[in-house]
Amino acid sequence: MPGGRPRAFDADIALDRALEVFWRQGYEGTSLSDLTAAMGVNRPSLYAAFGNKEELFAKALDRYVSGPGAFAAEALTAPTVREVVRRLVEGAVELTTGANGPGCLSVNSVHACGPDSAAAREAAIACRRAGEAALRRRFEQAPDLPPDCDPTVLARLVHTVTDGIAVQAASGRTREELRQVADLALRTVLGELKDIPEPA
Amino acid sequence: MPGGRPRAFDADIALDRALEVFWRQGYEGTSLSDLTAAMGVNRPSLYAAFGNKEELFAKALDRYVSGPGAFAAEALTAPTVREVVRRLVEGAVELTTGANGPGCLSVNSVHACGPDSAAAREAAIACRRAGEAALRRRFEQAPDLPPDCDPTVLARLVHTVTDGIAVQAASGRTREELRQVADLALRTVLGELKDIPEPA
DNA sequence: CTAGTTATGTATCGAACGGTATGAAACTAG
DNA sequence: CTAGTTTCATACCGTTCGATACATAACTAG
Repeated sequence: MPGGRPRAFDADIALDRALEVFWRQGYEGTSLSDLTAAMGVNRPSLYAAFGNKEELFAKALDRYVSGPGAFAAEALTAPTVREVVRRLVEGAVELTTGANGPGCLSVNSVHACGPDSAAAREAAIACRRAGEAALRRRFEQAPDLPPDCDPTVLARLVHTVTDGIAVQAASGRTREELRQVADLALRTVLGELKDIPEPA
Repeated sequence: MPGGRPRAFDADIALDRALEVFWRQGYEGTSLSDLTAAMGVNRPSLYAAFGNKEELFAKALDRYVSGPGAFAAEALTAPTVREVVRRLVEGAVELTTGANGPGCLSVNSVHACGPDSAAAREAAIACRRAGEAALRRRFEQAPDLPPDCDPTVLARLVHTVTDGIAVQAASGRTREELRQVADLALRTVLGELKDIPEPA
């Protein structure tokens, strides 16, 4: 009995287009007309496939985390704390100065603080907290941390630096400029760790 | 021949109210109705006194820099590089976790990246570049920098850390949590400077 | 007093907002 | 073929957006 008229668009591709628009223009700065134009999907089809603007944003954010932002989860598998941090900071530079950018979708969306953007902002905050918690757990079980270094605070500091890189990228800093910043950050932030040998 | 009906509101107080709203809700998230309600000013009076929404924002941003953000300029007068950085980072924590916040108006506004927010975003970027340039000049004429430390890159790194603090505050981190982050940042970022004595 | 000037309050402008009703089109099952 | 189901395309919903026209009120200069 089922069947029905087939879709005239690929939902995954359309979601990627929506992600690009949200990334470039922010949640509040993106209208449904912007989305339908970029996705090549009519308005009722968009609502049927993705719910509403809030739900579409949440799905785009998921895709962001598992796509362009996947380096962050992968960085946690590095063997040493130093390497984890290096991959995160350098990955943040590459991500936020890439072709889609500039900036980071989740950092952007934290600043969608208007009255109609609460859901989007909280989705971004939740996604950020999850990432930071994963980093903290990675540090907690690391044998190569100095005993006086609180893994929770270190995770927050690393996250703070990558957040700052995203802001700098959104402000127009180039990839080369931010690579210099990342290098200096790694030399200094990791200064306290540099004499800790890699674990067995 | 002049004269005319006197104002029923204080323009400076109204501008402070506008600043509060922009700070809390962002440029894109703030409507003229929000502004007139908070400022206690009718719409035509607002336009007569402040131009339009973009110009009002620019004036609010100026007031932000010379008011709540004045600590940043004052920090540059500290006698040592270490103290300059310490005041900037700790000041960023206090500013972005204050009663008006959370967050930083200029960092927020960089992420107003919709099509109708170009003027506001560029005003924020210009204000950020000016601040960073002042910090760079402060470092360039500092005798207490290691010779291998580029003052331009150090200024960008410090700015990156304060930006990150603002993002963290906007994400809900408390003042106490961010003070811990600031402490760790100062111990690590300034680790390379710690053996440099204060200048004569 | 009157003339001139500026601000105020109301009521609205056209455009764009997020979201939908409606009916035709395109498919599958029988 | 027909019946049932799903999507598509158009046109539209009420609301809100930033920005103004207009008439009145409150002041100063003469």
